Amino acid sequence: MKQPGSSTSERMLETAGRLFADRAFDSVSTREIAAAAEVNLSAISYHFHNKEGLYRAVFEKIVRDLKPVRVSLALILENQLAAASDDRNAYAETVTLFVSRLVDSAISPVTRWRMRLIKREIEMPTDCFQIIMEGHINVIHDLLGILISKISGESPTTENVRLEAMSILAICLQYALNEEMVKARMGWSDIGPGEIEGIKIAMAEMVLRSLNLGDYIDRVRIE
Amino acid sequence: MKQPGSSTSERMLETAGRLFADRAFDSVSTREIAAAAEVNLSAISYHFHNKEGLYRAVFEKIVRDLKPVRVSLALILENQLAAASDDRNAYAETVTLFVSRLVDSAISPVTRWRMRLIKREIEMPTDCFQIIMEGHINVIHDLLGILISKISGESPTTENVRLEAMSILAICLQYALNEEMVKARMGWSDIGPGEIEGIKIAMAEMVLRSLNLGDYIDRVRIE
DNA sequence: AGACCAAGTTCAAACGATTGACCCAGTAAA
DNA sequence: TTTACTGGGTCAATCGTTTGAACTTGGTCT
Repeated sequence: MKQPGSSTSERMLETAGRLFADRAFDSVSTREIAAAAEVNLSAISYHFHNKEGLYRAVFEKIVRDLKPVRVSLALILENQLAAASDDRNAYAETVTLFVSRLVDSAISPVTRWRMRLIKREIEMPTDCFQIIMEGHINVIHDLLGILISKISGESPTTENVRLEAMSILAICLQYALNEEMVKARMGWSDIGPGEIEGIKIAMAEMVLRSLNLGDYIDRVRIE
Repeated sequence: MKQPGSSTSERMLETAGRLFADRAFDSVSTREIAAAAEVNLSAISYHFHNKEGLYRAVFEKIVRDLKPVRVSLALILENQLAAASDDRNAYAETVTLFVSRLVDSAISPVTRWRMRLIKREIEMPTDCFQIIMEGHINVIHDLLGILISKISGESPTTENVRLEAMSILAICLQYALNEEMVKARMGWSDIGPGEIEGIKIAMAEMVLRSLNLGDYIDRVRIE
């Protein structure tokens, strides 16, 4: 049934996004999108010119939708920089919070299909790769790079810092993106709130140790 | 031109595998596969019954092809267990070797397209998910779990050990699987031998620190 | 040795179904 | 009148699969 508050194009973007997240571009037909969005087939060419145009519009909307995630992560850093400047215990808290927020942002039901779509674009890039890279990924990577450079003392442009940032992101986001494998390996039937809590703690500890902040693990709580 | 030594079905499996690794199942047409493998279109239904049958056969072959990887990683562990049993310096060496071999196994030109195909099946599972899970992934995850449990003292069946094993694999394999993003973030035009060397060192150090073996980093060389 | 045959394999051609795109007349609200 | 659609239809292109004939091969019979 149609969502009453949403316009036709918004409904199309949402529905098409979910379908594209589940299956590949070519596997989703325009007729299926139109039917699922309860929209006429012609609406695609009317609003987005093309199937490709619709696909691109989905990504542009994703970048807009994920702005709260970018802002939220930026604020964590900002607060840290404003507070105790070189306290390693404070760094540990910042890292813990950052990791917790990252896991949440990937695994939350609101953002999950968007993250899967982004992941697909990273693995099999199309024209939309640049959109998502410039609009979202670079921002988050840079933020994490700044945090790491503060802790390690290296410049954020260092090759090492960039590699570590990518690695931390990889382990924080893997649970949302490799859902079926995680469930198979962990023997979980679903990744619910309880499992997410466990993931957060394990990841925060692992990241802290990898940043030489392992001594501060017990002093930090995940709220 | 046709490879002289390879049979029709072997050529089809190799060619189809590469095509499926590049693009989604539905995006690769049977005609394209046949043309690329220099094989008649009907050869697909003759040898594999179906397009799906060909896809499945590709995965069964991948599991067979990757046996050397599994054996190689198992040998590293076996040698460790045979040698000094509780020497943390030896553990650090084992971990370093294990990580180095993991990175190699993912990024080597021989295995790269196979890894990408596996990754796709993990993200968007089909009937072949089980094949690759039981035939390859479970083996490697279990091996890494054993190594971690030796080092940490926890049981290999612990939730924590399994989560750490998944994370270590995620960061070791990300470079091969997110090639375009890595190049974009690192400013590399290609991931060559020099870059791989840097990745190996950074990853080994990171994994060592995350396993509380950070003190042994400088004593370990990557050969 | 030469004729023969059946199984295994490859071939060109065609099948029905589905695809994305396009078109245009009609409608309802602003 | 303009904007935002709906509904129905057509189009060429491409899809996975099937068909039946042709070719290749190895063994058997005369």
